[in-house]
Amino acid sequence: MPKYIDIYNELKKRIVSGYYPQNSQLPEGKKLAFFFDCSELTITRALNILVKEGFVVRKRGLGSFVKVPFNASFTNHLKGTTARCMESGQVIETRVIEFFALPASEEIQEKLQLSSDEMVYSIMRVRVINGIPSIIERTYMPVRIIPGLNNSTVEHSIYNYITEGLGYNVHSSHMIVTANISNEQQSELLELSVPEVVIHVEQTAYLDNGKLFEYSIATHRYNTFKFATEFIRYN
Amino acid sequence: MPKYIDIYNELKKRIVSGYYPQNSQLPEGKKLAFFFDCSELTITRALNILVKEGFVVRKRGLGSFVKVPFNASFTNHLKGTTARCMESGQVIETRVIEFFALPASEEIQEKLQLSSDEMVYSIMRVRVINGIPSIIERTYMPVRIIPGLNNSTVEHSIYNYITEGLGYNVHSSHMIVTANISNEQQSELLELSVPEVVIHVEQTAYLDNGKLFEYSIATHRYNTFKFATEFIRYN
DNA sequence: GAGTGGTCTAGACCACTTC
DNA sequence: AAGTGGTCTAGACCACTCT
Repeated sequence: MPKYIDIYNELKKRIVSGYYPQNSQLPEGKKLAFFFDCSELTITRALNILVKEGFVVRKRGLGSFVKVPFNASFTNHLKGTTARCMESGQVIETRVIEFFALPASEEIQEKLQLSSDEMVYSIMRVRVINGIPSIIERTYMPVRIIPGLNNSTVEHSIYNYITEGLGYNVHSSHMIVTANISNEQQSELLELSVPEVVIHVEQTAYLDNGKLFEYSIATHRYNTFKFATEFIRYN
Repeated sequence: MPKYIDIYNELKKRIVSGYYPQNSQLPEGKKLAFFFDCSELTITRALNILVKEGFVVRKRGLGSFVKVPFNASFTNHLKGTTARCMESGQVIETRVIEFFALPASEEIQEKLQLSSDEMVYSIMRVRVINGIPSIIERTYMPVRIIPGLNNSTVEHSIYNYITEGLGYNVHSSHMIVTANISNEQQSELLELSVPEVVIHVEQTAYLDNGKLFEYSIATHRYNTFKFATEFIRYN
């Protein structure tokens, strides 16, 4: 574990515990470097993470200050649906509608940036949350990149298999949220008696080795849909 | 302009121009440092931005590689609605429904983390995009933090006034996206003949001096709604 | 002018990957 | 063993804010 991560964790602990109260000024960089027995740059790196997370503001000429933390819960979209639901204490059940591997269609080839003739898993699942069929997930993954998927992993958590089973890390994901009226199949799977507005979350996701490993479309019931995110300026 | 930003811009230019082709390996850190006449750390900082933006992958023991860029357009949610629409070539017109300052209600005090007795602007606008009333924006801002708003700024772009007029920078924003059925007022303002599903984007935004300056709820017609975002793991 | 962060350097050491 | 990134240091200089 790098030293700047340890320092980041320690400083974060001090902020959330109230040891450094809200709006208080942190010790200057030199002092922190002395306390933690490290260079100022290492302190800067630790504080930069806290700045990105919104716990701290640093202003040149002024100092570093504890910011009032965000009221919204941090939503980690780099985890899968299963982990996200369980963290918020919901009961999730998965119905596997389709699960097989086939040669990628042209559309999927393009979305997953595959050259040609590659096999992809085609997975369709309905996620039942607290007894309500809430999400239809259509997932495509290249067999070459995510080998060894089986019925049991698909029934539970694919993300868990990728991180625990294969030892990969998810680096980033890109999402587009849109809405329209459910078609017949969607209405049936979500158990809607009449066509209704549904929310689509289209996603592509990358591993930290740079490989695009997932293209998915999640179709949500509008009334159980909630999506939180934050944007922070860098550079 | 810091040197690492110049180098970042130059490297990005080389990637998008194809000078460094997709999947090619970049020169190693030492070589780049020599070419750009700087230290390796400065190269690392420049490359780190490109990694965050998804243009480059660096792997210890292997090297730095050009990644296939994301197909989705980068959506900058730290700009206002006006700038976002204009960048995508749409025609935007603003109808100001309400604009006044008043003492903050308890709810707004809490959302904007105000102590007591503070004045806030209460602004309600309808954004007409390409001739269709598409978004209702309810905006609250503390008068103390954003002084001098007037009818003309509210009719055009508040964000433009904040950055150009007041010289502030927006540091971060937090959004929650949900959906439900439009109420009577919303139906009227969006010119919906019957109640329909609408998408709500609830936002709080911070300036780079750490001040919370905006709480807003934007209510979108579902069929013109599109929201793109990306998540990248840090640390 | 004093206090504070932001950037930058030159070099060191370590961790990881491939051969 | 060779090649590559990731982390870290000690110190320098500059930019910004307040008095």
